[in-house]
This record gives sequence, C-alpha cells and structure tokens, in this order.
Amino acid sequence: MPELPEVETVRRRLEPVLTGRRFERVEISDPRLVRPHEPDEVAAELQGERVASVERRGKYLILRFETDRVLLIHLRMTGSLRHSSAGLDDDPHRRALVKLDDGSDVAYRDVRRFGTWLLLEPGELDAYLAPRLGEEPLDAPFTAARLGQLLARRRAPVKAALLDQRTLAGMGNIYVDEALWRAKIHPLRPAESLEPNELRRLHRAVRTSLEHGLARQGSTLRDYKLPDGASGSMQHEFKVYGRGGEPCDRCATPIAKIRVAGRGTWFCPTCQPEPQAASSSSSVPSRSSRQSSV
DNA sequence: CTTTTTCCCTGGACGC
DNA sequence: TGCGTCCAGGGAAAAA
Repeated sequence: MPELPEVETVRRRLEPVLTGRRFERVEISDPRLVRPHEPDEVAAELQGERVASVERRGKYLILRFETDRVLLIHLRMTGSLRHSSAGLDDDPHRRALVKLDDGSDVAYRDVRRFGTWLLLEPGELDAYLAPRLGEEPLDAPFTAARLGQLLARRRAPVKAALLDQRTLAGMGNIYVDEALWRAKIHPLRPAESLEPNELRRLHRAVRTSLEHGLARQGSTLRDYKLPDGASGSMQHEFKVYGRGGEPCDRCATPIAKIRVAGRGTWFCPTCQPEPQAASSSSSVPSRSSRQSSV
C-alpha cells in the first residue's frame, strides 16, 4: 500500500514527464474517484490545464497547474499511476485516463477503488491539508524533541499515534512496524510513556525505515507499481512486516503478530519488550519521562 | 477533547 | 471445481 516512500517515488518519476504538459483530454470512468462531484464535470474542468509542478505532502500527490488550481491525488490502498508514450494495454481496473499534449498517456488504476481525486481552486490546498497532516518525517523540523511533543499526553498505543497522519504525514502500516522494530519499541507502548532515549531511537528509526524504502523505490506487495510499470523492491527487506513466525534478524525469536488500531501488527517479542501491565499509577510513569530538550 | 469502531471496496488465500 | 469466509488497510465518519 502506498506510503511516503511509494508516493514520493511516484512523484519523482512523474515530475519530469508531467511538468509543462497540458491535459489534452481527460476521462474519468469511475464516479467514485471524484465523489461527490460529477465525473464528467471534473474531467471538463481538468481539460486544458497545464502542469506547473508535481509535489507531495504525506501520502498525497499534488499536481499544481499554472492556473494555481491543484489536483490532489490519494492512492489509498491500491491506486497507481502509469505513464506511457507508446500506448497502454486494456485494464479493467482503470478509473481515469489523461491524454497529454505530447501524445503520451497517464492512466489511473485502482482495484479496490478507495483512491480519490480532488480538484481544488487556488488557495484551497493549505486549508485542506493543514488539519489533516502533521510533520513531514524526512524534513528538518522533524526532530526527536518534536516527536516527543507530538506524542506527549497521548495515551493511545505508539503504533496508533504514528499511524495518525496528524502526527507524522506519510507513515503507514508497513513503515510504522519497521520503525518500531528498529527502535526496539513495542507497538502497544502508550505514546506518552516513551523515554527521551526511546524518542531518539524512534526518530532515527522512522527516518531510516523511510529512507530504505525510498532507496528501493518502495515496496510492491501486489498493486503498487512505478509509473513505468516497474516494481519496488523494499518488500524483500522487511524486518517484521508480514513475517509472522520467521526469525527476527537480530535475535532469531519468531516474529509475532497482533492487532493494534485495527491493523495487523508484527514485532519481535524479545527485541520489543512488552509494556508494563497497566496498573493504578500508569498514567504518570515518572518525572524523568517528561522530555524537555532532547 | 481523545480514542475506538465501522464502513467503504475487491480479489487472493484458505477450508471444505 | 466451486462456494463461503476471512483478510488486507487509509481515512472519513460515527460512536464511545
């Protein structure tokens, strides 16, 4: 499923082929893609727009037009974009098709139809994204201290807090599990309970996990593909995700699977020790756990 | 306010 | 082989 490394990979590949190109013709074949708007109306609005830039924020792909309108694309679970100058094969899961002014095509495919296209007028983007998205985990403002602030006074499991896009924009089920394994933190630990040294480890681990994914063009489990149809290769390097029963790379303990925040969650029971059973004094662990300047 | 649950979708895996 | 059931999960919305 496309998370930050996958969406950023798509962005990097689309940027050179889309920038400066005009949307010659647009077909939206699945009304759900643009709901509650009418597909034909959205397609008509997009026709004639010329791409000024291809950006990303969290898991959103942002096509900014020269008119300052924006097409906000979210791939959700199974969305993918394909670009070709040599025609495209038929695809029963195609939900939209854009013909560019250089004769090439961009096709949007989405088996499970969770993905969305939203056309925003100039100035509407920030108001849309601001309440939904937190820190970009690969950008400079994201520090261990900032992570501490974001997790402070949050009793939810750290895994749930990291999946919340208002904490870190772009983390998903795969990279959260991978980061928690790297940081040696149990997914059920209350977010507010992390000690400063754990926050430093987690900060480091989030970045390392995302950078590894980015370096391998993301992970292709089934549906995610690069715009030229190639697959990512990060799926071969998962430490825990989807590896229940296999030995931990660090200690050989079989990887365990539980359910956290409604998501399949894999971790090493030895490297990522169980949080203390919640007792009467669990809400305020100690003075020392309050971070000040990490 | 925070946190949890439900829902949307389809196809692949699995049991019988 | 064919059917029924479960599972995968991002994020909006509803419920707690």
